[in-house]
Amino acid sequence: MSFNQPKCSCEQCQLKNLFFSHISVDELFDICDIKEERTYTKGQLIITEGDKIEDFLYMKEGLVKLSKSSGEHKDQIISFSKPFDFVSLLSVFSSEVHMYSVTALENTTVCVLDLNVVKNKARQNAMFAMDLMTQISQVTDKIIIENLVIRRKQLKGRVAHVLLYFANYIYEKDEFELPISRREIAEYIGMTTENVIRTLSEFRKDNIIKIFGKDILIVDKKRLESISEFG
Amino acid sequence: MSFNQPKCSCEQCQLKNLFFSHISVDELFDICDIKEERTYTKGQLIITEGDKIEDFLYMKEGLVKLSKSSGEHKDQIISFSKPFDFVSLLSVFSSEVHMYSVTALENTTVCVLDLNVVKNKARQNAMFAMDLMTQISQVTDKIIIENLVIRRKQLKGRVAHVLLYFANYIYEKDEFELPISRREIAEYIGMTTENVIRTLSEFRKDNIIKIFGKDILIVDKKRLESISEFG
DNA sequence: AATGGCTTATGATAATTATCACACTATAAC
DNA sequence: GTTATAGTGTGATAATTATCATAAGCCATT
Repeated sequence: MSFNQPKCSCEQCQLKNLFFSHISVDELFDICDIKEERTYTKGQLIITEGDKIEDFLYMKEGLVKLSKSSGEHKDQIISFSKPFDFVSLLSVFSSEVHMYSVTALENTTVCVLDLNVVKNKARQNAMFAMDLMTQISQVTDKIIIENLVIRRKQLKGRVAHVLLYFANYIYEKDEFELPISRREIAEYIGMTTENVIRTLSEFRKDNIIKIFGKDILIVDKKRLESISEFG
Repeated sequence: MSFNQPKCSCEQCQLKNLFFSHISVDELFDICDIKEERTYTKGQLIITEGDKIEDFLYMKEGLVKLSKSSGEHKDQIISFSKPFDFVSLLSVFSSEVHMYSVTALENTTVCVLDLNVVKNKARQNAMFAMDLMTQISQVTDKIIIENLVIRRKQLKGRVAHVLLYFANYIYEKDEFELPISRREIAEYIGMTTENVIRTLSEFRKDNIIKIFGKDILIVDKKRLESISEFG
């Protein structure tokens, strides 16, 4: 309709400030031209562990899990990510090959750039490199700390922690649809699926949560917080 | 004796290639002038969790542990580091304050630079920033993966893993003096001190290792590797 | 040489968690 | 609609790990 149709929407993109605050407008248009947008539906693999790293990608929309295979049908989930705390940063500058898989847990949109283009920009533009570095550090710090927190709890505390994590951090609501199976909760907290299910049932029996399949309603948050912290 | 005495030894330093391969000789001399060398004896705190981050430091010599406090007299050990896989990188670009403590496990020498000087260099010199980024990524990747490996083993496997870690990675010998107490092993693998001691005793009774206080001799490495992997 | 504190050590017991077995439900594929 | 297949759920039991108690050894300080 308009003759002033912008070439692309990158300039308005909220993610711009994450990586591209020190990239000139002209360069941003270049990026706009070469960037590719991809969408994935719930369950689809976005990045496959072991594949060569050729792209640099960041999430615009959605929710993903980051996981590592440890033998046939045995995965360990490392972290969950929503837009703004991105993950394809991991290994991008330290390995030729993806160390982890990334899977969509909800319909997810990512923007994809050729990694070499990004690396070249970083080599020429130190402020851009610094921004990347800050992002990488934040993401990995968060992963390391979250892991430490989980490891010092036992079963019930870990399950409570996960519920609070989704309620407070991912959905910012006390009623939400769990984006993962009981088994994936188990893979995240390092316990067995049966014990995760049992613990959830126990919380339900104690009127701490209500469960309708994957829908969770946190009824007694104080109690859940107390379990997460002490028991 | 010689009139050509170099201003300092940074140019010959093996660590130069880690961070400073894209720093000019002149700049390196500048760094030489402002850098401070500090030595710590076994047990001394090098970095205290919670302190403001003002220095950038890298290890020339020694062995350290990286740990985080989780309540009175309760620490969790995150990783061990020797020269070349350095740790003060963590949080340096993502936080105002140290997230972790660093403690010398053996007599340790570090070189200290003002963090602002390093950040300014990184802002001006993109290749230097890239080198830093690569280092950070490698260090954090290693921590994340090592944690995953430990978490999927149980007690005996974890203890075996730690022994092999020191033998293969830190000392490159099957006979070595443990640089840490049983309690610290426990803090690293997330088990109790008593169970670590018991497991070591068991390995001794099964003729897998010999123990003389802190001195460990791995007698049956195949067996230890098998325990680390399967049991 | 004696004292106190910390580490190492071992045993008994309790608590936690995994494993196995089985059933039911939902969902996708035919 | 039927049939696999995966996910959810529960119970019984076994295995693993923590806790508590106690003691000996070591080291630093007095």
